[in-house]
Amino acid sequence: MESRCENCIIRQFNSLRAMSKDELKKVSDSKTTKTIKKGEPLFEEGEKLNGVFCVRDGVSKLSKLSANGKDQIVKLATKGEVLGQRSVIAEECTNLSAIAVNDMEVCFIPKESINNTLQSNPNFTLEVLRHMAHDLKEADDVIVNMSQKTVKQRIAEAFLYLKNNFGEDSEGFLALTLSREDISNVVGTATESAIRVISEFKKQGLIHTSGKKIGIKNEHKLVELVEGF
Amino acid sequence: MESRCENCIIRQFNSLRAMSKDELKKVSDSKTTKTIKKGEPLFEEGEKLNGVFCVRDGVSKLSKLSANGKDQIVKLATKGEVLGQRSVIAEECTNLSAIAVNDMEVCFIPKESINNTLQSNPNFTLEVLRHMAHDLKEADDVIVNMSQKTVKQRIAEAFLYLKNNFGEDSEGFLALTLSREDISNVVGTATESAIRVISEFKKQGLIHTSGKKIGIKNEHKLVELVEGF
DNA sequence: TCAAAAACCTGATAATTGTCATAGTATCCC
DNA sequence: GGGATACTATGACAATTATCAGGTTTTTGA
Repeated sequence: MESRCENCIIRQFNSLRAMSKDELKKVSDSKTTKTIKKGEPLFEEGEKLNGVFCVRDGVSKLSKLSANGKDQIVKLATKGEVLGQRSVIAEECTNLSAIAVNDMEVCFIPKESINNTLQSNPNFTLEVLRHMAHDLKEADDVIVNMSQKTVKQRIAEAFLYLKNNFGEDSEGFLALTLSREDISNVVGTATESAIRVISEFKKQGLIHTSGKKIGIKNEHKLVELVEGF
Repeated sequence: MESRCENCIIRQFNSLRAMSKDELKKVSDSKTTKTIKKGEPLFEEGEKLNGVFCVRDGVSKLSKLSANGKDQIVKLATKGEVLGQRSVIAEECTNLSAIAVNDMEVCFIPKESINNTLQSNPNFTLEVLRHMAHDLKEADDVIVNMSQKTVKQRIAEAFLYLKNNFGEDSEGFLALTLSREDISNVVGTATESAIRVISEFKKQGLIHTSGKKIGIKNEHKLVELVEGF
């Protein structure tokens, strides 16, 4: 599974594409590939990172523990995304934990390679900056959703998000299967509340389920619900 | 009130400090100074910005209109902060409106000066990146607070935030006075709910008020409340 | 200055959401 | 295979928060 960054297709999706050949070579020489099993952490809140993780396969949830003991999932990161950039750039401990939602394959890139390139290649820095600008915009949207939408609306939105970003399997179920608890941690509600809403959606024919798998049956109605009828 | 960026102290607080003298000269030549009255917008959601705003005096609320017709205030920007960076960098329309909370004085810097420097001065780009990394971290914290804390906790936190970031006046009131509606838009709740909580805090001796002015009486208790006792 | 408008406040009530308890179901691991 | 463990599900109830309706006070502007 080991391979060279220069040839890695994943790179197309993230800021690393702005690196020069020489820079990529250095990154490739210093990187290590890791396999993370479902449920295991890439890193945990408060840790000091000495590099970033480039996701080659699988999905990671980025979450933060709140005072009441519940995790809030802030983002789901998939193939092509780079994790830990923020702490490396700001030279701070991470404010988030990254835990594998399913089995993952990631490349660990030591911060030195990143920092050197940040200081010497303005194109790369600008590319990272653009990505972060995008993330910040998304974060703002999440803030608004969290505070202004009902649990029902947030769950409906979460399902649409999962469909748009991770797609569906051959049987029409959402390709990324989250536990009910993870779903409740994404939308910021009690697990029981999330389960209740899911049951209700099922009764209303908006979704269908099979075990923990969830399939969208009436996307239009879900969209309407999110918009507020 | 017109002055040269090279001599502007405000600059010390934002990314502009990473600019070279030549770059600053160009910025200074192209900038215009504007006065914005309380309640007037610097820019509105969906607008295309052709520059950024450097706040010299006053405070602006950055907000987003949600589907239910209520504004959510995402951030309060004060002296030294640069607004509109994100849209200029990502070359997108703004996702937020910026409205003056009190009378403001701002410098408008056309995007060309910014973009040129971004492409040629890695130090500047890196500085902007660091700022944005910081903003993103704060946004994550807000997400967690919004979804996991009660209205009481969020209001208590808002008061502490106002004290720490804007200070108090000579009589012990918070220096930045927000309307009850603005407070409710910061914490994401109904105005009546916010008012009720404020009345309760007053009864409990946590704060005192005079008109719309609010003063913190028992900071310790407020902190405890935020932490969850 | 005075009337209109806006902002503030409170009560009553309804809707939403959380908590606790309990039971069924799936999953894991030896 | 079977028992322990985790996850899903639902009911009953309590707490939180929103909404509506009405007042009062403050601010604004002609």
